[in-house]
Amino acid sequence: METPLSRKLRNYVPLGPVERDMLAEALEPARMVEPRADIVEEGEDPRSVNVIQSGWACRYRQFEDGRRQIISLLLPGDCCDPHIFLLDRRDHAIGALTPVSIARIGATAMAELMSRNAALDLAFHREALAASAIQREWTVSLGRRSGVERLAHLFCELHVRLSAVGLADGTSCPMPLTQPDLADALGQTTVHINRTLQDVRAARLLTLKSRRLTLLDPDGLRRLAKFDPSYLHLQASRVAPRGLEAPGP
Amino acid sequence: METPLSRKLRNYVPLGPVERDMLAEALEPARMVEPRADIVEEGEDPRSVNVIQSGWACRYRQFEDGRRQIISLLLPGDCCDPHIFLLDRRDHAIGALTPVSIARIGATAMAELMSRNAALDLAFHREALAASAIQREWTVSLGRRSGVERLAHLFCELHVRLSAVGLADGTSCPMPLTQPDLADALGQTTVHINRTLQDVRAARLLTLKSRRLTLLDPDGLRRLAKFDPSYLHLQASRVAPRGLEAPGP
DNA sequence: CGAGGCGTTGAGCAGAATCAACAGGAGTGG
DNA sequence: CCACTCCTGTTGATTCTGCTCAACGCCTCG
Repeated sequence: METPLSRKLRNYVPLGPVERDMLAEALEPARMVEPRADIVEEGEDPRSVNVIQSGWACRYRQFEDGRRQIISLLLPGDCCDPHIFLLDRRDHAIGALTPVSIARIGATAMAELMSRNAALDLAFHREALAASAIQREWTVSLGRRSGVERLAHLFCELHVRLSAVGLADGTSCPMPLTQPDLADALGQTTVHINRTLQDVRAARLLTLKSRRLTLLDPDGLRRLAKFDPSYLHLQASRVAPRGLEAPGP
Repeated sequence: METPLSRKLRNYVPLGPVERDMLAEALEPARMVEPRADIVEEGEDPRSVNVIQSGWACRYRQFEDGRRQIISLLLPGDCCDPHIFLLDRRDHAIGALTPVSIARIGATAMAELMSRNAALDLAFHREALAASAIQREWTVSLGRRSGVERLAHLFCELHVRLSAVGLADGTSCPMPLTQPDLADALGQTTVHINRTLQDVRAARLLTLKSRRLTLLDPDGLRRLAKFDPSYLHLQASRVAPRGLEAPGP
């Protein structure tokens, strides 16, 4: 059975029906989480893995004074390891941004998957590498990219990541993030995000309405963002670094 | 034999002389790297690991227009995996900030270490978890901490990390970073770093001279930075969250 | 002795925050 | 069904944090 997870892992390693079935069997039935609710609960086995089947979530950190920073965005096919609880205190939380459907791979099932199938083992390792590459890229964005560049870069990243799980077509994808969400992800205020959005819209680079993002000028947007998809380690971006995705059927 | 690496890993898992010796044997003889030179070379086996024996290095990303962002700082005992080369293009480089002594653990030695000794396996896994926790914390700093807070937080982090490898005493530690380095790590300009430094000095929180940092008011600094050492997952910070380090002998 | 990197200072500017207000839409309860 | 509330998106005015440009002293090192 094809799930967002297997779909994504196939970008790192070719997976046959055998591997896909092993994955599907390991996944426990999904549960739903409401927007704004936290996903990972204290006391979970830290070696198990939560996989997003649908919906968007985020790792975030909230200060007492109200400031919030979104540390990373979790899309369908992404894993949120509850490693957070490996030791004493959790340093961040994972929350749903939209209604989210979560499936779990238990600790033992996960261990068996990795030990019994080399391809899956490799795929999960590359997945983890890609996740840290994304985190590093966020560091670069927050540190050295300007407001417009940051916004443009995030949209480029999300479009490619969604493409990798079949949730985007050539130039558009869902964009459930509100402006407050974008602000907390990009380290700015909603007011400023709003104005930056108006700028990129005025530059005819993209449209964003009814929770859908359309790239009007993908190359222009990438140039502006200094976006180089190779850090995502996806097959698609290696095969065709220019025209990112083949047009949908 | 005790190395910065074994010293650090002991913070995650108790290691006996057996494990320490296994580690020491796996380490190939060290090589020196000059400041400003890059450490990891193209073509290295991505599964091997470079361990810093002495000196400071950093992951960084440089744009064509000159902007540089330091993505993370690597201290003695830290591992810099050349995973960077797992796929096509490298997304960042690793460079020496001071003279650096590097030892390598070959790919096969590393694999044997992990498979033959459960404690070491666990220790390396926790090390990796701690590294990503640090990366997340940098995301939070760059996104939502003000100039002073960022600077204060970085100093707190570095002091604790250096303590974990025995390179700091109760209130002071080496600080080879120049103001341009600090600027590139914290996403600001050297001019502004300079002024922020003057502020924290004026507030009698710390002194910084001849490449040495002294925390005059550690608690005040931590409060200012909203620094909670638990994310570093170090034993010391769990045992004594208040008075971070026991005074040296 | 010259060169280059580092640290420091000043003046002026700009990107982003803050404060405030309001319109539109979705959901809720009377 | 309507009034109400809350959240999102938008705009304006003002403030401030941090950047740019520029200059200079200092130190190290060749």
